[in-house]
Amino acid sequence: MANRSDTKTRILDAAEKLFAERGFSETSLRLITSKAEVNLASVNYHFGSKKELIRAVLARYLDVFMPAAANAIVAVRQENADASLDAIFSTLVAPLLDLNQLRAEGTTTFLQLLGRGYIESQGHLRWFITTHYGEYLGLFVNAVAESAPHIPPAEMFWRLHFTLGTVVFTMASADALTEIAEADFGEHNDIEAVIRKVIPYLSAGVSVPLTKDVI
Amino acid sequence: MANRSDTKTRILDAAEKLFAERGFSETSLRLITSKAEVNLASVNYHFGSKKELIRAVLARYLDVFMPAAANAIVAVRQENADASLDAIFSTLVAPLLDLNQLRAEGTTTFLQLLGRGYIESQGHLRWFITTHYGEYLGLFVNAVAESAPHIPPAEMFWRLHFTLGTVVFTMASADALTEIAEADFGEHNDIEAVIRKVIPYLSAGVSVPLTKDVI
DNA sequence: GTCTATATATAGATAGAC
DNA sequence: GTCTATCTATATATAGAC
Repeated sequence: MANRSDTKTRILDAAEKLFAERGFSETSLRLITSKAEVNLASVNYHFGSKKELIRAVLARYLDVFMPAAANAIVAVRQENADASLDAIFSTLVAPLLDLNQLRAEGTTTFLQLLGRGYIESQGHLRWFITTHYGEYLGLFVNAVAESAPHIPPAEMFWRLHFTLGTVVFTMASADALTEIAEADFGEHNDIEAVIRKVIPYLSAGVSVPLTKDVI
Repeated sequence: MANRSDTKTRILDAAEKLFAERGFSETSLRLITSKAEVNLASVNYHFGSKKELIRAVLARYLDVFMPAAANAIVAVRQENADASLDAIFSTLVAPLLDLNQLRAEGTTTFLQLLGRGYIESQGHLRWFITTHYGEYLGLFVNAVAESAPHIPPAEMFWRLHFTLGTVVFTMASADALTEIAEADFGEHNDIEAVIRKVIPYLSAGVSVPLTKDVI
């Protein structure tokens, strides 16, 4: 079978596409295996359960993205110890776009999966991400915190979650939003354009002075 | 049956609580009817289907909130034609908190439902909201646009959706986030505190100058 | 309007032959 | 490793007695 990848990969490829488009709980194993043209029982043979398939799909991206993002952040801060918030966020653009070389539509798929993962799961994906990739997340949080030293930690906690929400929701709805923008404003946006639009929004929100500081 | 509201209301009350906590597709009619202590078949008798029950739950809040929010915005703009973005967003706080008088935990429940509605549904709730409450939404969009006249319409479209994402995600996760903030920072936040934290973040993001305008 | 009983569909998971 | 067949659970929805 020359032109046919192995069953495990076929399942992962079909699953990630469907999960990104429709969400996890709206995607049945039957739908995945029929798109992948493999037998239904092979999912449980290769992955054990649907939950573990979901984690495997996410891990395939996170294992590539997280180290790349961490390296990029370390590099930019070595060059410039006072890198701006905008610079920190912008550092993530290249690692994100590199995912397109991993797989077609890799960037969009990854961000949508991440969005779905944080929104949908009743905790098991949040837990999976924070325990398996916690050091990378910590590195990122530190970089942001030090770029906005006037924001106290508790406030920063909230603002980073606001940021997570913005990104996650935008990416989960990215397809719909680009379609509307095209229809209503004649704008043509790919995923990079959307990412570049959201960065100034995020930086401004994260670094805005506390209300009580404003006179 | 003195101390027992009618079946329809009992279903709505149980459903809104469960939908807000767990999401729509993770909440079965069986769970709703058992919490409401009514018969399973009564849902279909009173509402026809689960989809229509979901819409009824949302409508009960939107019919109260939307006119109140619209009035508040009209009022603040009559007082001050150049109301700031922060003032526009802050105008919504009172109508939101008034929902607590409608029902216990009304504000939280409403915002979480709204979040779930935009995130989960494959379009039917977005459609329901925009067609039934479109004029109110338009009024709000206009008020924001005129408070940030330096932002062109296409960009404003994106930023308002970023804002929607921030709010919706934050509110859907509000319970988890307040718990973490309590454990990690000893902070005690009710829903009003969270709303007041998010407003400066949103205003800053929506009104930040376009990158190309910055020299 | 409310109930029991059930129709119907679809899900995840597994046993056992090949 | 891959298949067919099936188990088991759970879902929405409805028919029909009361």
